Amino acid sequence: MNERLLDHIARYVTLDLSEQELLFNTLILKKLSKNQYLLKEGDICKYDYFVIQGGVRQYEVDKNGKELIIHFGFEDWWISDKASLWNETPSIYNIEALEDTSVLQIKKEHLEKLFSLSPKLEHYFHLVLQHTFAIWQNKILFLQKPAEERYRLFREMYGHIEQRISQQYIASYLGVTRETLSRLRSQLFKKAK
Amino acid sequence: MNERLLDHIARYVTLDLSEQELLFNTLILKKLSKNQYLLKEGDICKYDYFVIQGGVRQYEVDKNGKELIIHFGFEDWWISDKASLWNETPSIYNIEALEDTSVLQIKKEHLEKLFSLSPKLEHYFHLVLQHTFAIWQNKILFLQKPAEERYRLFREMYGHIEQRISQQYIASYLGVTRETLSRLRSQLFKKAK
DNA sequence: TGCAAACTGTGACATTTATCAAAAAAGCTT
DNA sequence: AAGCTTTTTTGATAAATGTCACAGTTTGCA
Repeated sequence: MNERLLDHIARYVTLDLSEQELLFNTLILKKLSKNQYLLKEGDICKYDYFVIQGGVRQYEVDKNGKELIIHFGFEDWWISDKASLWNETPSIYNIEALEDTSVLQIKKEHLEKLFSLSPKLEHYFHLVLQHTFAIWQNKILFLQKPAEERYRLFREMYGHIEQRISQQYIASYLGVTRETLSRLRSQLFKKAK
Repeated sequence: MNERLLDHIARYVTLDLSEQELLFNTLILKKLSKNQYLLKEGDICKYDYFVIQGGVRQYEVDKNGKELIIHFGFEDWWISDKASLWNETPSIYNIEALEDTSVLQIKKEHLEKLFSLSPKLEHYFHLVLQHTFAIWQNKILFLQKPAEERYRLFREMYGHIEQRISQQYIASYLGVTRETLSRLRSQLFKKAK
């Protein structure tokens, strides 16, 4: 069950057994069924979550009631509202399961304690954040491209999970309406023939 | 001259004198005049830069030759192409001085060595990255809002440096043309009266 | 298996933003 | 201060995307 996280860590650092124990003593397995929430708008995000199985979406509801998805989290992703977690401020985001999902959760305070006890563990989380940051840096560029290109790029990066996400959510992630995405798709598939 | 960085570090961690030395032995002061480059597209980014004075812009040139600014860096910001720096891949970005600018540069290898020697220094860089990440997370949301709101939000966050940046660059950062920004401004100021 | 609910596709039209061209304003340099 | 360069503004028009309404499709559940 924790294999998945151990494998992920092993990509970045090599932990002693004592460090593995330290970490796994603080982790709690949490199971969500589809449409359950990990985080609701207004709450302070207290945990960082590692997705073992399943997937979630992170979205804001804007003042017109429209949902804006800023991120998906599937297997092997750490997910949380980093701003809320680190600054202990109420979150503007919701994190909701797209399917039945299992995550490992770790409390912020435990995380900080781990960092002070094990530089290697902090190094792991630092490296993961670097990696995530590089991806988000790209996403900022991505959002400035025309809609068709955004969809193409999305498929390049996330083609393997595209079928697990409904189109309306993909549209929201791309920053277009579902109607626009639907039209983009029919154009694209017409061309492809 | 290094006061600025020491103050910045002191906001996050308390370094020993030996750690201060360790760090400052690896830093090099670099002066740029307006329009000089810190990084050019195609190069591998080898340094992380801390802006002591002045400001820079980080932008991509897209396949139509249009410049897309993804970020500004002014005093007290660490700037670099994180993706290129960490993965050692050619950068797609240019980083150019907006005015005469002084930065402290640190080589990637030195940074890594510092991390292995001083967990506290790694903790500082980790915290700075967390802080930056939280801001970029917001920017993803920001780019999905209508142009007028983007400009308002920009002024809320960066009002204090707005006058140091030409409008065409602000427009590019907002993801609109300069003509559109010009029209947004005239509307906004008309209303304000 | 069948029916309701949720999701997706399509058409007509509205709105936002881009593009192109040119004038006006601001900034630099001598 | 005059003249050159760069930036900003303005107008006319085009392109991209959104909105609303509704029909077709899929999905899940009783």
